[in-house]
Amino acid sequence: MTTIKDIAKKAGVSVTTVSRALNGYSDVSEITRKKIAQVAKELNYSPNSLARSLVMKRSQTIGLLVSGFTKESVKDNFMVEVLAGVNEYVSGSSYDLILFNTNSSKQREKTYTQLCRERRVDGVIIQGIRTDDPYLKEVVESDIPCLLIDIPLESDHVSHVTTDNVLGAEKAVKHLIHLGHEKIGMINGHEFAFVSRERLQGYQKALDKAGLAFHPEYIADGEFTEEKGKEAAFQLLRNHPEITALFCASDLMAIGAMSAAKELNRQVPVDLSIIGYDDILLASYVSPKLTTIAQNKFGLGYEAARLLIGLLQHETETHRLVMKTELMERESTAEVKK
Amino acid sequence: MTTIKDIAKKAGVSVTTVSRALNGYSDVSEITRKKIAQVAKELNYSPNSLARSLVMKRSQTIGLLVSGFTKESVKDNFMVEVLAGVNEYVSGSSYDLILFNTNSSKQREKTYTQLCRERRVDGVIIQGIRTDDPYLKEVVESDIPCLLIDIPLESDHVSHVTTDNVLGAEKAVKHLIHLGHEKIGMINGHEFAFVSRERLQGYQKALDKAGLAFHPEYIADGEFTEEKGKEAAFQLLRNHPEITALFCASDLMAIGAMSAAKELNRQVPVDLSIIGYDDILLASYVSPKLTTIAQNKFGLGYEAARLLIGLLQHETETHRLVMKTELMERESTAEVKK
DNA sequence: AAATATACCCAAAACGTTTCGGATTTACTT
DNA sequence: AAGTAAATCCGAAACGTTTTGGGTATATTT
Repeated sequence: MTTIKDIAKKAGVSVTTVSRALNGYSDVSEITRKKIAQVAKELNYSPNSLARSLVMKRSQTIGLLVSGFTKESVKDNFMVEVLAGVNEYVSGSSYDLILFNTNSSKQREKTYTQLCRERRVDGVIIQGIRTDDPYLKEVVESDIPCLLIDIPLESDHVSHVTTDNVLGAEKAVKHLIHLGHEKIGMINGHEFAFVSRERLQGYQKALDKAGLAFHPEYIADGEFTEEKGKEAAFQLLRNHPEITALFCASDLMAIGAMSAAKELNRQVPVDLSIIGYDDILLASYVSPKLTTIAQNKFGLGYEAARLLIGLLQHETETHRLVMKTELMERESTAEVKK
Repeated sequence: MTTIKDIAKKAGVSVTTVSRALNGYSDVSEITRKKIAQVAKELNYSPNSLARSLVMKRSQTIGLLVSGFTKESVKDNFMVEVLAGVNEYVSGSSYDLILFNTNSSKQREKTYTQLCRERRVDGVIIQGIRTDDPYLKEVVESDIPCLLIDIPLESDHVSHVTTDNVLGAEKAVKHLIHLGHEKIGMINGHEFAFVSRERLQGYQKALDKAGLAFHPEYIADGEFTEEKGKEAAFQLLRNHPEITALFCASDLMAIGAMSAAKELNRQVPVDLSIIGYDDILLASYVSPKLTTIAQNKFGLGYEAARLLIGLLQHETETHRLVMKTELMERESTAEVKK
């Protein structure tokens, strides 16, 4: 593997000059620059980024921490789309992406900070972390520039991008109310997700504004999974048959709720309206097609990468970005039966 | 950021000893080892992998080259599942994954080998590359250990994992023949995909064995996309209305074909049988549910990582792995109408 | 003609590790 | 008591870059 020294020797100059020539500094004459470039090509040189990073103290890599990127998570393409967005922006930059796998076994033996500091990543993007994850505390305490997706923390070195979950949930519930629904259940994620808290707020807000009573017993947690969402729907619909509409905090849970409804012989949307959240791919393919609150998942990732890299290069100062949501009216919601 | 030197100073030993102590060498006494470990913890030390890699000439990273990981590719979760498999195995190893983005613009300015050599990856996994991609030639010519997914090349430093595409396609077509179909069209990918060539062979083989004539005009390319698959189906069904069944080389194209059929008022499966390939998530969600040849995409990625890492660590010598496929009989195929 | 500016170049230190080839002490053999 | 073995330790070189703080000509100004 050829080095800068080999080039220096063959071109008859010092390594300093080679380095400066290849990096486009001005204090090297045009003819030696040409010469060096030619020799470099002849020897099929490629720089050793490790050596460079070592001395420059910047690795030009950003770490990507996705928790739970497993066989099962493929169904929920939320994470995948975010990843695609991150990838898209990063690929246009001078950075590369390093994927950190934080399966639970590894987590115990290596902390978040260790992971990042060993690899000397310049910054890190974190997605899908729970608020009770030990890593989260570390983030705030460490000094590694960090961008959180869907966790609204902010400090000198931590920023975030998210969507307006309160408003999004409000839109969803408002839609149901417009259709005449008054007994509206909610299937939420879990208490350790910021988005769950916010979507709950939106739900309450919409009820409030419409002058409808808030029934805590109309709410059940579905852990963001299809299975648990189905169970939650079962529970809600059996204990409170008067419910005519369900607002689910994720599409996957909404799809679970749809199967529950089917098994309970409640036809969607005539006997029961269901609205989801996320607008995952499956939402347009299940039958009936799922009405949902769409978030720009790709954009979320894209903007996350953009924000972080902007900060790393001191080109920007923003630490926070909130994106819009959009109601996608499909076939799983309808006017309440009189 | 604390270094090995800081530890040495504080513990009153040489850097050599610190290094050897932390790496578990035997020629350091138990008491100094304890001492060093304690000091390391006090100073919150984490090793600099860049420095280590530089001297050891191994970076403990493997590169992942996925071409076309974009907004659109999310629908086709083939790649995503493979990625999940790779990720799963790698996360259990001591390696980390670095994602190389080869969008076309970057490709021109940086070659495949440069990408890998700059980052000094120990090996690389390549997925979704076309046979006419300039990168592919580079792989063979370079000396970087490389694992190809679905491209059956083999040499000193290149290995591959794939599925038995000939047999898989044969199974699909045989299934159609068993249902009584004789005029069977095929929507293939494109000529620059090994899998397309192999699936075509399987198609011909099945026809041969059944004593059915091979009609080249019953074949059209759909580029592996839903759009082009739909177009190909249109063309085939309009020009050859006698066709009663379609074998598609990917589920996405099969889904495209289903919409074409709908628009042409040919009801699946009674008027037209359609069988896909891959068994992507959507296959079970479209209506009617798609009969298809399932491949273990997650396993493909998992085994790819395993094979490569095994080779890197000289624990294995295998350069080739072929996985099985399975016929998933669903609702898009039926007996031919008499 | 002297002083100054400009253009071009370089030696050496630094980044944080690992490892080679001993060196020193202590314990064990003969 | 001398020699050998084992147990611990260490100095210095190496990995391949970038950068600092100059140096030496040549050209330009005064």
